[in-house]
Amino acid sequence: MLVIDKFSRKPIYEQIVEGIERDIVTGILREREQLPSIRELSALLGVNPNTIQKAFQELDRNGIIVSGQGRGCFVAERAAQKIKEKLSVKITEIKNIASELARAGIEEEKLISAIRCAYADIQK
Amino acid sequence: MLVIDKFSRKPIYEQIVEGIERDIVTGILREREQLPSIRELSALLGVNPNTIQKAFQELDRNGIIVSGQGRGCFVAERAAQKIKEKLSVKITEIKNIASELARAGIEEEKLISAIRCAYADIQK
DNA sequence: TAACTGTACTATTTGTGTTAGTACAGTTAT
DNA sequence: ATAACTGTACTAACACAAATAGTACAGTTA
Repeated sequence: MLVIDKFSRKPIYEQIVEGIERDIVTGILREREQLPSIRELSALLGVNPNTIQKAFQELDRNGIIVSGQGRGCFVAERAAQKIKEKLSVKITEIKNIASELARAGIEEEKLISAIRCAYADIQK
Repeated sequence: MLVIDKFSRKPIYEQIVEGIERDIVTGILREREQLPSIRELSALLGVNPNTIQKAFQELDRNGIIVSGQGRGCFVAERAAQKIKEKLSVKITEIKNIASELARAGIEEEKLISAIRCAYADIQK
């Protein structure tokens, strides 16, 4: 489940966004399922409610969740697919690091095997 | 040569560190070669001298450069090799992103080809 | 109606990066 | 010895963003 690293360079609200998106993609959270309320999640994670709210706002804005005043927040339909489309930017991220390592003289095969290794770990 | 992006999330001093390390690894800066002075580089990049100093301190602490009061800063011996060793953490970084994408259902081949593409771009 | 939801504010605190300025100490060349 | 350059070590101030704290309001549900 969602874990927050308070010392990461990544802002907490961003970690929450990514954590929830990951839970949706991996099926831990299903479409139409209700999320914990802002206050509830705030207490659970030991984070200020406003920080949770900021994360939920972003998820709502991107159509990943649907939030209704008084009703609660729910995973949107086709949320997983929307997230996957968004993930293509991460591929660019990998490309950038790879370029850096390429310039630094790291062998291409070393990266390839790192990728295969990561996939192998998941597939079990 | 070194270019600074003032709007990056990455701090300027960190960009300088990475930029100099890249120049060392690519051979633009050679071992024992003298770097521009702090004040000189400060004027060149339009950054505060303290910011340059912070970058140089880190490079010095890591044994990438050797700085002597009154003498100047020089690329350390075996600097390129030390940097390469340090770069192995970036491979872990790639692995982490790959795991994330794997869980998200992105095909393994998509990442592999991204890596190959990055290397192809460099090799020209 | 009561108890829950999300929403919308303002104010404050905190941390970090950056800038600014000054002073000091060692090296080098003249 | 002197001048002009080096790096080093401070303190202070500023800017910005993230995070916290607190309050109030509005809609939903049982």
